[in-house]
Amino acid sequence: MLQIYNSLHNRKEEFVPIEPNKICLYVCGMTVYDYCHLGHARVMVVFDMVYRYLQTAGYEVTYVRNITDIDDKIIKRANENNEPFTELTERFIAAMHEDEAALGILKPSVEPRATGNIPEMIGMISQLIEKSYAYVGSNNDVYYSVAKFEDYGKLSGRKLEDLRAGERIAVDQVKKDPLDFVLWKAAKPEEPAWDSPWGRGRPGWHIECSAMAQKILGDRFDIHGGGHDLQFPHHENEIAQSEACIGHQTVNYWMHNGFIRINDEKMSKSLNNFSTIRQVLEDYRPEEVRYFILNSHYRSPLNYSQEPLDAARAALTRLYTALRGLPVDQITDLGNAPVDSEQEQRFRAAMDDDFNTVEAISVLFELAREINRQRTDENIAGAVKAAALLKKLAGILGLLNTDAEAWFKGQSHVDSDGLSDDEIETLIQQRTEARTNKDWTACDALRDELKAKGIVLEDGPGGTSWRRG
RNA sequence: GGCUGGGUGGCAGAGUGGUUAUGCAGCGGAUUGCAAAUCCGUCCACGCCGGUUCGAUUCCGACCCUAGCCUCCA
Repeated sequence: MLQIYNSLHNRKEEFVPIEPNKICLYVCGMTVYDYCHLGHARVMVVFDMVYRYLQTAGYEVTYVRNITDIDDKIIKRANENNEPFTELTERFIAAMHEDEAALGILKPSVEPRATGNIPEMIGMISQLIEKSYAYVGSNNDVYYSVAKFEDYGKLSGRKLEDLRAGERIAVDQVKKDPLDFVLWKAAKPEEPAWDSPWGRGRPGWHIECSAMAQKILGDRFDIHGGGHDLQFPHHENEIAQSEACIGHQTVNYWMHNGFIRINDEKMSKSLNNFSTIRQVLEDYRPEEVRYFILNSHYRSPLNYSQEPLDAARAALTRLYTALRGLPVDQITDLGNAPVDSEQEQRFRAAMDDDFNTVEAISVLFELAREINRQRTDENIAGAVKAAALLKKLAGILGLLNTDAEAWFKGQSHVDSDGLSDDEIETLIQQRTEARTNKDWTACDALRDELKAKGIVLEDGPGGTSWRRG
């Protein structure tokens, strides 16, 4: 039985889909004015994991992740670059797709763009005005009247008076209430704009998600996710908009993933420590980043530094070592995995418990040990069986998708002085001859030479294998 | 100030009212020409003070420390 921590009630709740065996999932995607950073990577990986797991749990999942391709930051950046905003957004959407592909993120079912759904947004704003939840300001901006929505604050656990007590809200003469937020922004000359009943302008950020979610998923859907910081005000405002417009609760479960810190500091512009996905991928392999993210609970804060990434590499090396040398076609044939095994049950129980990937991963290591044991006992059939299960379960997390041999021989961040596979094989061949002659001095010299270039040798009963470590 | 979380062994990081997390690192053993890898065994733990309990790291309360949000932010 799947349990999900619902941010709406701050507790784990049994998950009951609206329609049996079907799940509609909406996740707030990124605003495309720059390269994706590690925080985006976490959202991508976490909800990719959720998407994959729900599918293997037997659900038909419609996964919507939007792209915000019009907003103030985009306009500002496009102006700085002196280019049309669409050129800017197209470039970073392409970059985002590259990053996703690198990290092994499955494509969402639908990836709507804000600019492709302006009529729906205008329609929703019109309804909100009709129902008196919104008003047109003297500057032709349209605002949502927060005080009109009784439940305002229910997601973030805030009361209006508490929010008003905060001194950080800018005073604005046009708004009736400083907490009111913009639904439609009148365009200044030269700004990208769309026609609307209130003049030319563009939608506010919050209405984008409300409108796109309703358009694609309907008046009520199962899960809405996003980064923790979006809980307030973004998701709070979405609730205010959607529920005021539709007239009832629209989202059953809210999921928020925790933040990533960099060397124990908040990622921020002022600290200039924004690590983009592509920067990180210069030093680490995508699967290492994925493991790093999945090896802590999605709601916990996660600190990015060298050690946990190195640990991720070591952990994956252990898992791949278990798979190495086993017949690839047999272990990738999931039909060889035992059905309804005790390990799979524990794996799924962990995942059912609010996506406890960390505990699920521990099952992976138990399987690795099992494989190694069987292999020591020369029970290859048993090892294959366990390996097929390991592949299957790891696959649910999007891990161990590489062929083991390719993993070990692939480039790592350690500079291997550019030795080619053939050069390495040749040196190993020389060493094997020395070994046969029991010329241990020559033997060890060759091994040391390779080690200095980042190549680790392992002598086994079937000969010498190597890896770039 | 308001609202959420969190404090676990050398590090990372789960979890549990009484019994093994897991990975890396350490120690002992097996294996190996020596290593590496692997297997077996093993050390190291639950912020502080009270309470509930036969028994609490796990539940409750206070305290200390810490993170996030309250402004754009994944």
